[in-house]
Amino acid sequence: MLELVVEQGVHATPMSQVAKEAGVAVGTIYHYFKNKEQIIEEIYSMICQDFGVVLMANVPENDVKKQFEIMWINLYNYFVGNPLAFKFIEFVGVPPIISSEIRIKSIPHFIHIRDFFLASILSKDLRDVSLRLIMQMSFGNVISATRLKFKGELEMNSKQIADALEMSWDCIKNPQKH
Amino acid sequence: MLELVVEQGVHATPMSQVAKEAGVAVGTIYHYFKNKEQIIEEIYSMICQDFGVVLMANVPENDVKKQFEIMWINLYNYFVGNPLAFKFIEFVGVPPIISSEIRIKSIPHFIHIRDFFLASILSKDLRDVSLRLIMQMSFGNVISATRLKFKGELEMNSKQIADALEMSWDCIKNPQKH
Amino acid sequence: MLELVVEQGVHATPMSQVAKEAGVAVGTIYHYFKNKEQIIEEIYSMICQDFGVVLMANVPENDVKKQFEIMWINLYNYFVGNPLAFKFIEFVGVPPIISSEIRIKSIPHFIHIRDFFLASILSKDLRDVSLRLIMQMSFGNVISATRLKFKGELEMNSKQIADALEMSWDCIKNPQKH
Amino acid sequence: MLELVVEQGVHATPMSQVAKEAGVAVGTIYHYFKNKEQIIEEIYSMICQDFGVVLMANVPENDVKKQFEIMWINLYNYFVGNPLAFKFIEFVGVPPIISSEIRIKSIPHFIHIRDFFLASILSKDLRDVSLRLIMQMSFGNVISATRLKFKGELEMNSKQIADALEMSWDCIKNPQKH
DNA sequence: CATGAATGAGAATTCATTCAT
DNA sequence: TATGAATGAATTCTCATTCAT
Repeated sequence: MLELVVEQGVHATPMSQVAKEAGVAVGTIYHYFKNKEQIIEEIYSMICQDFGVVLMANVPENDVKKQFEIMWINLYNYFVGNPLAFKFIEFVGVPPIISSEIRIKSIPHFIHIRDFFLASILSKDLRDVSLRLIMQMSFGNVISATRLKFKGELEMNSKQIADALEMSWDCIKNPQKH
Repeated sequence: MLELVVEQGVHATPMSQVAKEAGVAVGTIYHYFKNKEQIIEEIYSMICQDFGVVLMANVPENDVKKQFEIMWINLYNYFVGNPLAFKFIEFVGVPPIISSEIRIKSIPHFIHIRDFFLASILSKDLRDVSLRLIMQMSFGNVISATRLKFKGELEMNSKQIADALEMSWDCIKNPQKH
Repeated sequence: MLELVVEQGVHATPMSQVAKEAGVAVGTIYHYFKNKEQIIEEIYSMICQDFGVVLMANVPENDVKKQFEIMWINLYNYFVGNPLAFKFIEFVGVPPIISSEIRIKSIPHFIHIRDFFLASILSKDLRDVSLRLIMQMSFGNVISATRLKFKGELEMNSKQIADALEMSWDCIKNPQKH
Repeated sequence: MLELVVEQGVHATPMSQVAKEAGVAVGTIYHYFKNKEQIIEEIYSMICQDFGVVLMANVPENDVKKQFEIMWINLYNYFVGNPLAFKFIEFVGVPPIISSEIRIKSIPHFIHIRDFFLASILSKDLRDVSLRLIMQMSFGNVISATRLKFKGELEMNSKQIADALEMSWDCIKNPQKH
């Protein structure tokens, strides 16, 4: 796959190199993708779809805290196991590279995640604040933890992961209830 | 200033356009900067220096929570007041565009901020977790809040800002003490 | 048929488009034609053959002026009825696209036309000038008339056609005899 | 100069070759021309301007036939002396290569020529037919003569030139008056 | 016979950088 | 010190042609 884009940045990765890495001729790529932009968008969409599936894996029922923890760990593990996906989201999945149009097309993948947060706010398990705020903060916290690991600033052993997870939970939990 | 870079992305901004915008000839730019990379680095360093100064403005003494809140708001306001700086940090201040070498050169600017977090951990006001973790989470939370505002997903009125700030504080505060 | 070539120019028409228009696969085309050049040459030859047949249709005997007029009108009508053929001759049937070799191969088609002009010169009905000169001028005059119509500069009603025809005849007739 | 375009056809002439022939780097060309199309248009405009100037050179007053002869010979000599210009007009100065927009911009160059023909029609020296028809036929006849010379089909000695010129004149002259 | 995926040389164009003025 | 014309390597993308199925 196109780890090149992630390794070097979109603009620094010529199609010729992409082709060589993929073991095909440049022309071949243009049979399957209209242009370079479309390749990037395709990757972006694939990763977003992964998110939707991966996050909800093995999520238990009923216990909101437990659910959140599993989701958090799921995403963290996905990033750690797919560093390219992480870097892609960090470096590429950002305007002006990705058009808002393609961004919107990815929303359906996140529908279950959205539902979880919305229901948990209504059940008073999570803070009574904007849904978007809770989601962005939660996502941002996983990103932060992953970034520390990848930048080599922190080993992210099980203690540190537990710390990060607890911080994230305290960040969004309803302090009145828990 | 080089809002061009922010508006269009580094690679999409030719030096000729930078020169025209600056009202000088391309050649002139090369008297003051070794190459394009250095210009980007210079901007990056300037913004980092701003951080160091801006964050510590009007920070009171003694009350850790109050101190954190002022710093948080300072950074948030800086970003809102300097959207270019925010976007630059988001889009550009990221490997592989910025070398880790130049990143390290910016550390001294953050020394006071680092001191604050370190002291607060030691005084048990903040959680007993890695310094880097606390700093990254805090920074990430301000970024998250700012991102919501700039993407237009949230208005970020005073209630929402207060929410975000409270979440950030609960994220890092020592739950035993507070 | 390959109106594509006429509509867009030879070099601007990829084989893939030719194939799609023809409803076959690219590979199929290469069963019947050696290469792109040969397709162009084949079309050129077809049109030249048309010329030979069309021009001599309904040409009466004995009266040279009448003969010329019918031939002139025949060619003009052919062009008007087959705009693609006209445009092809104008845009494509021109070096360096068509090799002189293929041009020579088309000469036999024009043998009857040649005979008419030659005989008419000898009979003093036409000017005592070079055969080639008379033929080229006559052909050129039909082209000029057709061009005016296609460029929309002239409606080419019957009066205008009659004018053009009379001019062409006065151009080549033997002024001593007529 | 860009004889290359003429020698090989527009599409068959890569910019790299144009640059090498001109003794400059490819990039340099793009300082002076926006793109390849503009170079072609520039040449086209230059040649059209030449036409306007060259044709009217040494044209005497009062005698229409003499005037026409001089203009005819002027154009013929220009083509013979500038084979590239001739070939360019033949191969390139034709849609779909030249846009009608650029064609229209060249009309002013032909204003004096137009005036001559118009006045001569009104004075009954030329046939009472459409101005455009007379102009196109005249132009076409010079083209025909030049084509014969360049294709090597005719030597075009002074006798043959005189023949062609006489034919052209009989083509457009008012038979009632002359 | 028919297909169309694969090829890769080659095209137009861009742009960071240099250097004579 | 300031200029900006000149450079040419590098980039994206096209398309005539081939060949395994």
